[in-house]
Amino acid sequence: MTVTIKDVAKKAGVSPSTVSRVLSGHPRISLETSRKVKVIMEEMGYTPNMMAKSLVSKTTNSICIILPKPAEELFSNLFFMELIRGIVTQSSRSGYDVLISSGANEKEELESVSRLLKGRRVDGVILLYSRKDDAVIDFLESGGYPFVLVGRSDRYENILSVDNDNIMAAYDATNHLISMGHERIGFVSGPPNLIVSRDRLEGYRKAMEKNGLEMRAEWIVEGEFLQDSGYRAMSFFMNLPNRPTALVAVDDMVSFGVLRGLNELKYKVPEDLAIVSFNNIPLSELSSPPISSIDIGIYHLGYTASQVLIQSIQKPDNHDGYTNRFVIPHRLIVRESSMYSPVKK
Amino acid sequence: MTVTIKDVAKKAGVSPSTVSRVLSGHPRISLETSRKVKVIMEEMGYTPNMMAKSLVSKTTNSICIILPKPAEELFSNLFFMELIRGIVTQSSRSGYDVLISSGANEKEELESVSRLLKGRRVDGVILLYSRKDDAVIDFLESGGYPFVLVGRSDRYENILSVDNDNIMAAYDATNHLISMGHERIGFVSGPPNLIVSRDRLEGYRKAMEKNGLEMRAEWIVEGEFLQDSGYRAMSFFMNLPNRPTALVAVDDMVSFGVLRGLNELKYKVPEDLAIVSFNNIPLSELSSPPISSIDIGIYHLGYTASQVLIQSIQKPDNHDGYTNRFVIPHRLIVRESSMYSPVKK
DNA sequence: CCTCCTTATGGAACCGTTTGCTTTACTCTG
DNA sequence: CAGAGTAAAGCAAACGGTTCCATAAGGAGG
Repeated sequence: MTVTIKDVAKKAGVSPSTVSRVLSGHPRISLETSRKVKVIMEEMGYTPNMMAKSLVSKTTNSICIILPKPAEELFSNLFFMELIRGIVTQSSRSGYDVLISSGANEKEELESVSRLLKGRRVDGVILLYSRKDDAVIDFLESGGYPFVLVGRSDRYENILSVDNDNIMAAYDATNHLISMGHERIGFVSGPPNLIVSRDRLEGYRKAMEKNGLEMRAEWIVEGEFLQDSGYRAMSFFMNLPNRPTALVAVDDMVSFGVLRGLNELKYKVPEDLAIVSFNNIPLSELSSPPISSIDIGIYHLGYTASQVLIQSIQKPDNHDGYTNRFVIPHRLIVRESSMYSPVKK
Repeated sequence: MTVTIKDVAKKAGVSPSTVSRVLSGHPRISLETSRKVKVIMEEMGYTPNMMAKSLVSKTTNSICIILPKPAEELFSNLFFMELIRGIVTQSSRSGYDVLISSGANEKEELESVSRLLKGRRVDGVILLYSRKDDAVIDFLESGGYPFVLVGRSDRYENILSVDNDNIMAAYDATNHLISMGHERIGFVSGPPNLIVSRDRLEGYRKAMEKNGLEMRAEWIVEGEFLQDSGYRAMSFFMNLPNRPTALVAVDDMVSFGVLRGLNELKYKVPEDLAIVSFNNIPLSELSSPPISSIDIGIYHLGYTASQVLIQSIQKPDNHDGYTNRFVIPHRLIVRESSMYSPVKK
């Protein structure tokens, strides 16, 4: 049988309350008793029952990650795994356990979250996406449950969120190309309904504008976060009369598509087309040539999300109402794909 | 305040026990009462408190995944994420929640597992690795806790595990090359202390032997599950006087390295060297040329692990002592990298 | 020397469920 | 019509902790 607090108490010749107090470091316990009890706990191999603890304390010391449903793609998987690592590491340091949940659809997701939170199985939630409207967010907000969003939502202004400054990141990426001497720079964007696509596009625009460079509509192509989009964008760009000498792609996968296409057509990177993209997945440095990429600090994103959430769980009142958006720094990793200055005409 | 079973009972004019029985579908509750109570539960937005439930039932309806510590590599991340998806999906179908845990080192891992299991926070554990000796496994076994291993351990014969038949998989891969007409086939192995490396090597051996093909020691190279190993193996093979016309690589990443090397030296795949590898990561079909690979059904591996574990939790006695190793089928995905029959001399 | 604190501990209620044992009120049977 | 049998629901004791309140012992102050 499992050894309980009562067993320890009996053996130590004290009351259960005393044992409990020893456990929680209560000030009014004599050193002598404390030592004695601790020895006996060790001897008997006592481990506190978390359920009983949770029942009375109304706190579980665990949080929950909501995993989006489909996310079959390569990057999503890498992204989520890295994020999870960050979350789990930090949570574990703060003494929290992490639960993973996902549902086949939004309704299931909502049910699951509701069950976990109302059923007092977790203390808070990390949401790993930024959909535009969201029943789950509504539920969390109206229920007053602690949660943080990884990503950004423009509909909900004052909720806790952890994100990159994608506008700035794209600005930096574009600027890097400009500083290498490029003037005709293309942009391969992602789905326009994603905030990240829009932000990165805006950053590109800003950089071009700031530097007084021409911006042609035909230099901006919309796509997915997939190789194919890159492949298609590439062939479109390369057939343009006055084609770009460089491009910024919203995602490394897109770059791979571009690379593959250019390779087939015997173009050279970065001489014929310089490339910078985002996310810096492990493969970026392994392709030929290695791709310059903006590292968005995924692990750090997760780590911070956990920190923010747990903080908000422990002192819900501490929220100042201002700093609810946490920005994780990005950094540009320059590799071969952009190490070339075009010859000026 | 949260609404409890007592609140519902009071409002419905019945006793808490009756409400509880309605909840669990007890046979001796009249239809009338049952309906009435259900309506009131709905009205009041009642959600059972899992902690209280767990406390009395001594069961948590949740399992825990132990994530290995470093696993910085690309494949590991893809592998784990896919596995987690499988586990989470199946667990959720069985009404179980999934906890993720990891520790910085084996000691921390053990502490964590011990706390979770002895503290009654989870009912069972899925181990995602197959180290040779393992304090965690020892703890789980001696404590009689339900757990399953993803992977194979040869030291522990009678524990539940879910795995591929890597010997057969390698046999199939090799056989495929043989049936295409190859006779000189190389093998790039992984670290020799990993069971998966040894199994795959053995499968290769078996296939060669069975077909009466010559096996030269120089055709077998040891490496890591990394591009670099492939790159090095490639240059070694290609410099051999009577070089292989095909090779089997333990991992797709290795193939990528081989591919990169061959590309640099202007060799053609599959004409100069045909390639088959393992794991069928999403990138395999995107490289040029796409790589033939053995799909090991990672998602399925996770799905089954969860199934087996939950089964073992629910009826621990049902274990027949024979079928404790569950084998997930693999399948060969033939792509361009092996679609070529060498010209016989 | 008695009262009043202070300090260390014990007692008991409670957290929200489940469940074995009763109790109650019928219905059936001989 | 009495006794047995049965269906439906209630009572109360757990489950393993925490914590408020009470208590006992010892020391200080008057």
